[in-house]
Amino acid sequence: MAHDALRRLKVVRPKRIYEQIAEQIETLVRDGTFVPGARLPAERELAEMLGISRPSLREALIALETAGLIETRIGDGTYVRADLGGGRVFPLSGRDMGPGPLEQFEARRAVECAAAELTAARADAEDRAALTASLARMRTLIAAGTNPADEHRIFHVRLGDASRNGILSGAIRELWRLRQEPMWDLLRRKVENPESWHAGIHFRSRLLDALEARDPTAARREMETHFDRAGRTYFDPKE
Amino acid sequence: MAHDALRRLKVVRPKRIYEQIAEQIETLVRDGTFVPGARLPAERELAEMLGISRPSLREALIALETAGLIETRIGDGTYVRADLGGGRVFPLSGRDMGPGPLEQFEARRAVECAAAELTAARADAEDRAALTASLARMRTLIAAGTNPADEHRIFHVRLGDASRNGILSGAIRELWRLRQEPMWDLLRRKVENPESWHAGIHFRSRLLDALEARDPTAARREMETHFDRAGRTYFDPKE
DNA sequence: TCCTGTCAATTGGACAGACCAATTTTCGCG
DNA sequence: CGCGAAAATTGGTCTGTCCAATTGACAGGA
Repeated sequence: MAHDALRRLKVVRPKRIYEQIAEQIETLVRDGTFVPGARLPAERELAEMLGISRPSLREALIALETAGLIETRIGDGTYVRADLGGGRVFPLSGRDMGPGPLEQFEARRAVECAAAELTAARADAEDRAALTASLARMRTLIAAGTNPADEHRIFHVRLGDASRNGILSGAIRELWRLRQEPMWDLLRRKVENPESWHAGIHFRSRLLDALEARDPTAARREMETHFDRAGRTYFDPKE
Repeated sequence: MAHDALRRLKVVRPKRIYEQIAEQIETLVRDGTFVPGARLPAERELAEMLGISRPSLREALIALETAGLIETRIGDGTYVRADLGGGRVFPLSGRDMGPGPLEQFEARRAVECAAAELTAARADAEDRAALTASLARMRTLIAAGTNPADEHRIFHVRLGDASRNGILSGAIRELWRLRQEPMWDLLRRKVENPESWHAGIHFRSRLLDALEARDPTAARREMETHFDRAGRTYFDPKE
């Protein structure tokens, strides 16, 4: 069938002139035709060279200025910004990046700590049984030397569901899904090991105790401690 | 000598119209006046509303588009991009029934307390000035006997933005948008009055003090106290 | 000679009006 | 009731014009 081919179709977005021009100029800057600090031709001149009107050229220049590539000085001219340090990439294209790992982490800390507090007060026997079972599976996986990451997700999502708050549980589910994306695999692989898996078991065991005791404060405290420790491990520049 | 004063001189950069307009529209988007997915007025209309020419407005729109805030569809209109920040992480819509007020409240408590903590550590002078200005507007509104609910939203959304966490700030924006819906008006009307408005001023003033002092712990504590008090007012069955 | 104020040229900033093209909406026909 | 053509709406682009800021040449005075 042709279904496979059809699936590859992309939505055609009519390229507006200003985008084409901006890309052209970006290329010229990248390949060194326009050196940082250099002055571009005057707007009227450049527009004629490119065969477009001055407003369209201006729109392209505005886009490039917003992207941080160029700089215009009234009454003087348009210049390629000189402070384009080598590593700086221009966000003109491919700017659809999701939230970074730190943002995800901070958000998860916020919602999971709150969810733990609520869950301690609201979880029923079934919830507790499911969490206990998940913890047991984790132990089995670790004993077999397997990474329990997937079971971690199940545990925390179930914990969120038990909070009986659809917003928080939905957010937790979504944040863990983001966390599973391959992009952050490398970051995790650096700090995760069988030892950290065992520490995770201890933490979740204590958390479960707090739930059994129906102690919201203790549950939140356990979760906060967990995130504080994880945060130091992942994001502290000490090592 | 006047050397000390001279040292404070800043290079004046004439703000071009498109920059001013872009900033205006950006604040309208960020404080929730223009909801993600919403359609902006037509270019001709918007230009007239702002008292500028269409080319200038178009330059502002192109800047916002380059910045990834809006999206234009030829022959249709200009739309606020729907995939901003935590709009996807906190799935509030698409369910048969929206989340109830208690769910909203618990979620807001979670994200706003976390955001306050981060903001205390990350807010810059501009953020603090904006929050101070918002608080001043609140005082004016209350003095005139007007309900400051809209300014409340602006204050808290700005506070969230200053946390520099797109997920949290997006969630706060969404949750406050939800709160503004007419469905919960009655609930609020029962417990809100000029006296509670004044209490809100005091709370936000103390919160601002914590931000000025760059004290994350104090900022979080103020926010938690606020939510605890509001929670008792709204949801306690005592009365 | 050197400084200084002035004036003209250059350049970007902004506006008005018009026309084209894509999209959506409306409405009449089958 | 469904469907296709016409009309209205909306963004895309162009032409032309005028204004404001900057620059640089130039003449005049210390």
